[in-house]
Formats: sequence, C-alpha cells, structure tokens
Amino acid sequence: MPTRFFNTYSRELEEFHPLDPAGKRVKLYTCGPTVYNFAHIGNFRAYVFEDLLQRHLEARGFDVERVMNLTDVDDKTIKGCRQLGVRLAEFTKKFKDAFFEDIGTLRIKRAKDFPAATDYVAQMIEMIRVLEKKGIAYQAEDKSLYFRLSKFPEYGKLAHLNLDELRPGVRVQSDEYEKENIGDFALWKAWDENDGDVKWDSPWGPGRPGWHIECSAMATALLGPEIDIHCGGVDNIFPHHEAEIAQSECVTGKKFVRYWMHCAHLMVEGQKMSKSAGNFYTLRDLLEKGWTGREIRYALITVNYRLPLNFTFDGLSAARSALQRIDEWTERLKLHAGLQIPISEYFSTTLAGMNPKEATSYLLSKYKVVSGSELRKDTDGILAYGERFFDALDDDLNISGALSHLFNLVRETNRALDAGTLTDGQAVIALHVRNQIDSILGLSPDIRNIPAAVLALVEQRQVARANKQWAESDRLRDAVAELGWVVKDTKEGPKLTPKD
RNA sequence: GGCGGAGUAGCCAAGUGGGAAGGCCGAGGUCUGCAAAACCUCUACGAGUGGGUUCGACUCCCACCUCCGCCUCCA
Repeated sequence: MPTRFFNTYSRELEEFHPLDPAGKRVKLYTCGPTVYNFAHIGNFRAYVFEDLLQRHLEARGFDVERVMNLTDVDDKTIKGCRQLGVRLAEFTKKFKDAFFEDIGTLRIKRAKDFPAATDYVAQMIEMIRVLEKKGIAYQAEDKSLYFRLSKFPEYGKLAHLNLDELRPGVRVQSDEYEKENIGDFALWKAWDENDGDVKWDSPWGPGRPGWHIECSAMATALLGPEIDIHCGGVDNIFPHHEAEIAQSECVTGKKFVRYWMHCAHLMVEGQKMSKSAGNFYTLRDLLEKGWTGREIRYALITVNYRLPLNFTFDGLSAARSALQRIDEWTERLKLHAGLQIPISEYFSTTLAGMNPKEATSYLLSKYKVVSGSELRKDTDGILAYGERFFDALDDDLNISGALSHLFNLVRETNRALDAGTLTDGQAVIALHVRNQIDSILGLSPDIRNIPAAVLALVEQRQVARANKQWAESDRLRDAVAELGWVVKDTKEGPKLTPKD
C-alpha cells in the first residue's frame, strides 16, 4: 500500500513520493516554537504529529531530514526581554532550553537541525535583496521592506483565499498605512525605539527581519530550494505559509513545497484553550499535576491530526489505563518468552537496522525459542497485526485504525496466554511486533533497573508463598511497596512494576 | 460576508453502498491465599434533523440545525 497524505494545497489525499530520485531522502520542514514562553500543549500537539509523521516515514524506509526552526526574534520575544531588562539572547535561551527539555519529555525525536532565526539574518537579508532587485520587495516610507503581492498572483492558493474578496480584518495594524497594498507583508522591519538594542544592520538601515522570511531563508539554506513536506498548525496556512511560498518561489524560481500538511487545533474540555478561560496548560503544568510525558504524548497522538483534538483529563486518564494495559501485556510476554532483560536492551541498536524477517531470525538464533519452520507457521498471524498497524498509518496517519490493530494483538495474545496456547516463539514475535509499533508510538515506560534489595525481598516472598506463610508474604509485599515497587503474582511468576 | 472542517454509545474515536473497529469508564463472571492484572460476556436494532437516489444508505445527493477554524505575523 502506498503511503498517502492529505495535501493542504490540493485538498486531496496524494500518494507520497519524495523528490529524491532514489526515493529515499525526505526533506521535512516543520514550523517550530516562538521562544518567548513555555510551549503549551496545543503547540505540542503539532510537534507530536510531526514526530509521528517522521517516525512513520522512517519505518517505511525513508531517510528523513527534518528541520525545525526556533523563532527567537519577533514582537513577543522583544517585548519579553525588554520587560525583564535582559538581552534578547538571554531571554530566549531560557525558553529554548525549556523547549528541548519538553520535547524530550514527550519523546519527540530531535530534528536534524533547529536553526534559530537570529543565526540566519544574513541569509534573510540576502533573500530580501534578491526580491528587491526583482522589483518584488519595496521600501516604504517607514523604511520597512514589504513584499509586493501584486507580483505574485499565486498568493492565496494554499489557503484557497481569493484576495479580491478579502475583508480587511480587525487586526490590520493602523501603522502600516505606508504599504502599497493592504495585504503586502513585512520582509524587514525598520528599527524603532520599542526594539531597544534589538537590531541588525542591513542595506536598508537598522532593523529586524519579518516573521515569514525566516522560514524561507532557513528552509532554503538547510534543505535547499525544494522541500518535500512542510508542516505546521492550520493557523499557519494563512498568511505565514502563503508568505513563505511567495518569498521562496520568487527567489528560487522553484516549487517550494510539494506536500503541505497541517494539523488541526486542540481544544481543552471542549473549549478553546485560553488563559482567560483558565484552561491553558503548558506541558509543565500537566507534569506538576502528576501526568507523565508518555501519557500526555499518548493523549496527543491518538487523535488523527486533521481533526480537532479535545484534550481532557478524562482523556489523560484513559491514556494512563491504556498504557498500563500495554505495559502489563509486554511484561507478560517477556516473562513468557523467558527474556529477563529490559526490553530496551534486547531490541536495541542491533535490531533497529533489521527488517522484520532479519530481526525475527536474529531473535530465534539468540534465544533459541523454537525451530524456524515451526515458528513461521504459528507467527504469521501475529506479524500480520504489525503489518496492519503500519498499513493504517500509510493512510494519512490513521492512528485510530492503527491502534485498533495493536489492541487486537494485545487481546489475542493475552487470550492465548490465559489458555496456555501461546508458544515461546509467538511471545517473542509478539514482542517484536510490539517493539516495531513502539518505534512509532514511543510509549514504553521509562526503564528502571530493579534494585537488588527489591529482588531479594521478592525472592523471600516467593519462599514464603510456597510455604503458605501469607502474613509474611503480605509483609514482604508491603516492604517492596515501600521501596517504590508493586509486586503482582501472575501465572508467569511475580511481576514488578514501579509505583508511579 | 468568503473559504474550510466536523457532528457515530457515558467519554474518546475508526472503517465501510449490504455484518457499526478499537480505547476508556461501567456491570456480571473466570482465575487468584489475598491483592492486582489478565481473560470471557454484556453495553449504539442505530449514526445531528428532514428529504431523495438505490433492491439496500451511517456511507452517495439535497436542504436545514449545531459546533469549530481561518479571513494579514496564534501550533
């Protein structure tokens, strides 16, 4: 099944093929945060969606080159640093650091580059110079440079807006009367006293870049004039992405982006998230309430990116239950397969580069679970669940459909475990499928080594239980609990999970 | 006013012109020293409303209702 994505530009599902003649490299540009504050969960919905996209493309064998920008100069960052009386770089550093910490918490894979706007001012100036030479950029009375929209009739095609019918919005700045056309957007903003010491020299005098030009400059500098996929929130479609197209294509003469993908907004408890409504949450707010990164990730990732996501505490709670169920299932399989080492270890680097068949035979040789031919026969069904999971994601990242296959696998194998009909080989293969799926979902619990003291207590408890010394057994369970672990007796033996 | 998205069980949410996935919650049961987990069974005779096309519509068409987004620097 070919991978298909919904392209905002065409408003249709399109088969995905990268520009790379070898069909392998994918150039992905994703709009990143403006580092004037801690990012909120709405922001992270977009980043988690982009992470899912990247991981799925990688699972399908693509080599994804992703760039995510950091907007570290704009009205809000300038305002923020001026209020605190610190330098811009100092102000934004705090939020850049927080951002990286947050994406780590949410297990979002690092992009290849995280270019900061302030490091690419020279490239932006160069682009603006080219536009000026072509008669597309002009300097207005206020010394700022604007993009002459009349030179780019394509403007509005991504958003499907007819410019002639545009009703002037309430947010049109009254101080932009110098522009030739109300829609012309700023490429370069001339310095004024509100900018303090935030300014760069340019052929047009001191100032700072407009917002849109940074993405055009950084995308072009790092990925070249033609990008395969460009992502962002729907609110970026207009005007930001339109402006990017206009700037980039006027400079390079090439089609800037081949597939545009935008995620819908997030609501909180059915309401638009806003500080005034009291339902505005940063990632840190949720962590403080006791939710974990993977729970939040799950809640954000499990609704198709094109649908508005209603983020609720019920939803987080459901995420927690679902994850615990997957954890229990994983542990059960591990015990059954006789693999006593952490899952991260036995499915680590060696297996990462293997296709399913290679990985399967590796596992078989390593753990000698059953003979090969016997295994093939009774594991095809299990492997099929994994295939269906990825096939679902091929359909515009249909995560709901994909998850249904995971949970069907969970139920099927649990049932077989209960019935005593699951073979060691099937358990290993189920683990393998689980791990392939997790390479997309990134939902494994944090690996914690079981302290020797806990293990010793559990062993003592097993002895007590064998002798039917129930009081002693319960005492030992409490002792284990005091060390932060929960012990559960299963058919497969005692199972330890960290107490959250 | 223009453009676009969405209405499926208590909540979240898929696929599909002919048997309405899956998750969470809930009820009953099996297992278990206890606990927990797991498993089994049950939980929408109906898909915002009203029409139409069709042998047959949740799915296609029309109208209406409701919600949401964008319309010049919010993911």
